[in-house]
Amino acid sequence: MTNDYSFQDIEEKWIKKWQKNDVFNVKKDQRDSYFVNVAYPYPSGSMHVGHGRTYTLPDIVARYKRMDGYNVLFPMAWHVTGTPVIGISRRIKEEDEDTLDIYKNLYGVPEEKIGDFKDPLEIVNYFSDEYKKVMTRLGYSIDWDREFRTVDDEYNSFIEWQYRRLKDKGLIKKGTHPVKYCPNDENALGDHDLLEGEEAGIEDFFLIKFELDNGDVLPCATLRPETVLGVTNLWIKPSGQYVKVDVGEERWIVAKKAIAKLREQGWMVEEIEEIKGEELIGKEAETPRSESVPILEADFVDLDVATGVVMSVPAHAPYDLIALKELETDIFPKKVIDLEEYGDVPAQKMLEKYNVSNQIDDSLEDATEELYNKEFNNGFISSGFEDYSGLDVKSARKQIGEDLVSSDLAEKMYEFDQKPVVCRCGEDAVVKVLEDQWFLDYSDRSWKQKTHDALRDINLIPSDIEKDFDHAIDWLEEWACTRRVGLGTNLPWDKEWIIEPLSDSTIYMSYYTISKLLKDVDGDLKDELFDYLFLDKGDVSEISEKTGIEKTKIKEMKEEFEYWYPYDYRFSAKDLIPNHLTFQLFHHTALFDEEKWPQGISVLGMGLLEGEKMSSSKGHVVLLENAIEKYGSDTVRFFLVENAEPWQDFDWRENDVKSTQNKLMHFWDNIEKYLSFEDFSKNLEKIDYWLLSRFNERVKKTRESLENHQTRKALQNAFYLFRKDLGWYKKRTNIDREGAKWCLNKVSREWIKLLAPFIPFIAEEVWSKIGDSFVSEEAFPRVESEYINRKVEFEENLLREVREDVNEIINVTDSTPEKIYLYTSSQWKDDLIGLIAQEDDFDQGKLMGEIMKRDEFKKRGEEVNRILDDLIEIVREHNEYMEYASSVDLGEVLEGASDYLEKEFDCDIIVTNEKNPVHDPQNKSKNALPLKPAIYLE
RNA sequence: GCGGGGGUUGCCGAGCCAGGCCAAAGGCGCAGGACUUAAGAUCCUGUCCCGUAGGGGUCCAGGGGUUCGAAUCCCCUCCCCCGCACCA
Repeated sequence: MTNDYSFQDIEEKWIKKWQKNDVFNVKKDQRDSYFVNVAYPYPSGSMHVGHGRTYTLPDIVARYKRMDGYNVLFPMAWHVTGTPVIGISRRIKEEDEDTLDIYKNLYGVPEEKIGDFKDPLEIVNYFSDEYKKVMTRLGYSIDWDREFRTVDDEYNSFIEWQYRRLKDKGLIKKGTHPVKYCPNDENALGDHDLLEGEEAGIEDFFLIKFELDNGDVLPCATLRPETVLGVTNLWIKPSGQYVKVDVGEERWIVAKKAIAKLREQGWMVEEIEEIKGEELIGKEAETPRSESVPILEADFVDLDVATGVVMSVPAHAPYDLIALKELETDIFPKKVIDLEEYGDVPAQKMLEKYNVSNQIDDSLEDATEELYNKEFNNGFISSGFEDYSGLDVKSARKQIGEDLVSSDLAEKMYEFDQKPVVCRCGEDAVVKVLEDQWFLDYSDRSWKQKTHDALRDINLIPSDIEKDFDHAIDWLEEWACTRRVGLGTNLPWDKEWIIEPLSDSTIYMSYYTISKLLKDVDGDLKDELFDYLFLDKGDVSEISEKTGIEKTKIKEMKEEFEYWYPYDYRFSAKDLIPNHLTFQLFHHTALFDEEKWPQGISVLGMGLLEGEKMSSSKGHVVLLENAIEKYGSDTVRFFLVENAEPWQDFDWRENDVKSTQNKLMHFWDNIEKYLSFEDFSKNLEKIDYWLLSRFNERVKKTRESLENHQTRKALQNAFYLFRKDLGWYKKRTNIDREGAKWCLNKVSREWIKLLAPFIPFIAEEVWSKIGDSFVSEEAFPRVESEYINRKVEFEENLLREVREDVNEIINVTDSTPEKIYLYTSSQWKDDLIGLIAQEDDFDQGKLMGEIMKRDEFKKRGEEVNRILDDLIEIVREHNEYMEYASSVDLGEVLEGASDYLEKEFDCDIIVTNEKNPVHDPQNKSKNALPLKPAIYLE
């Protein structure tokens, strides 16, 4: 029994055998190639069950395709590029408690090893080893000979080549770019470097210049430049520390705190003198439209946001309106945006709606947000504003902003969209504008078009995501592709910069085709080599000369690339559609010929744990290693892919996993038993043909599902539904028969292969009892159409219905029958249903007319009328089988199953025809219908 | 606001594109039974409501429509999730 088996033992055993026989290490041969790949992991922590699913799905597809005759490549590598691991390493150095807790307690890193993590590469080494161990343990059919890391020299050469070629094509350009920055560390900050404000974004403020009569400039910060049309006054915090500064030719007045920000963003700022906010109150300032407005006091002004100088637009800003009211001025709001049903002072409407009566009311925030959104999306500029009147707010904002900037009446400044943003060192972060930032120019029109074109020919799973891709392609603009810090490849022509992670992971799938051969190459990986391999340019001899690599080696690499590429399917998480998955499309279209563009993309959903989102930082995860330890690899694999379709979110429920394990163990027992039924004669009965037919239907559905990566549906058919079929079969017949044993043996041989991609260890173990080969290399079951027998299936369905009917009667009457009489229908009724079955229109009147043309029915007119409804119902119910209706002899079917029925109901079964029933005290026999016998119990 | 995906029987989730075979697969949970010294596991039966004869009723977010017939097609409304934008 099950207890004799240990899944750990068979896992180790088969992993060794596969390795020894190089089952998954592949190279070009005569077979068709099939290249499956998945986003390479960033190994900075332990794998949880969610990761397990990401790699199990491609493995199942790889295993299926391998068994189906393809030469399948499934490679793996390590994405080490970027900053996360550097941050982790620093935090460990600083003995950050949370970090140490996760690494020691959750991930179980040994105490003595933790010290090594002060070197970021050590973290990567440690966890990539662990990943590899777990992946191997799960039976992934990976070709490990092709493994690499993105910090390897060869890979760096490959990335350098890629970037030089992109630059040649004019797809990389230079510009400025705002980043989070720590003035103390003098470093750009990634999310992992922040104590607070990881989620903070950066937004574009306009600094609109208002002039005092002495020529000093008050740069008012606003996100809504269009509202400058409705300014009634300025706000200054009276207690605030302001400062006069020289900025180029101009003298500005800004919050003291703004000086550092302005400097980081490229302004030359020279401090002249400090002033208090109250000194400015009461003065007049001139708007860019040469109107004069007063400077008033307001405590809500935040000196920490941009310049700390604010303009007031009371008609459209609830804050401004309420502040003016509290000051009891006679300033009247000036409307600039028309918004339906909001009247002359939309802000007033919002104050009323939210019932706001003072400046410190919390709902002011909501009122502001609602009004801003409404105006932005539905508002139009009011009349009386020259060129701008009638514009929708979206366009007006853009237009007015540009106009102000181009006439030097405003400048642009960046600021965080939330505060605080704090560096791990404790210093407040600021926005720094990086000069000389390099961008991938995804806004390039023809590049976008080409990428859209590529998308048209890609198999997308699920197909709905095509729209998301189109959207992403259109939406992407310039992408800042380099960073100052982190691991990775330096930008070849500007070594100060490092190519960031999303930008160095775009065409590496092609690199897998040569990575193994490259390892034995000792030579200079010049661009010409990659040009030749990937772009088919240049001459082998010359390249061999130049690089010092043997010609045969180069040719071999070229052949491998041509053989495997393009890839057939790439798997990746759904949330990477807007960036990585779209980027890799862009880069393929930019660099490769059309015939090398991606063939398929399959996206994966997220993982839940007992219905809740998983989270490593909260400890709400199940580590993959622990799950394997507890349930075994087969169970984990099986559960991960049967729980939901790949693109849907799956839910790891301990209870269900347990139940899955039990089912598999039971399956294991049974199938070994069936496989031991060798050498029995093929002496088959009807029910055996039924089982063979069902099995082949299940094979058909399984194949179809797997082609579409519907692993859940595949397993429903390959496992759960066929199990049900077997259950019926075992109840229906005596399986100690010769024929039954032959049949079970025959089906089991195929069944184990059908499940081999999902549960490779059990499959190999069981298979080894009957064959010398690896089941992983056996042929995946094909549909044997000679065994598909619709008529037998139909007859079996009819029998089930009879059983259900009898059961229902027993339940309703609460009786225990000693005899069950089944009356089949008279010949004329059978003829009648045959006639009805030929019609495709079930209109009663028309049918009746048709029927009454025949004398045999006409003479029974009344009876025909009585049962016509039921007959139509029967025809409808069995629609897909009606072609067999006339050839089925229900009496024979029931007689043939009487052993079963007698056993099932523990009583005698008597089958007769309604024409001369043996015993019919209640005159039930007249209810007999074709395909549905009348029943009498006593 | 834009784009995408959804709301199904206690729960998870099929079905919907190609309307009738749908009271609606499968799993989980629950109930009863078999096995067992017992527990677990396994197996069987049941699991919307009514019903002492295989029947009837109600149902697939809500409302309306098309059709002989709608969970499935069309229109409207409400709600949820994801991405993005916008905004504070």
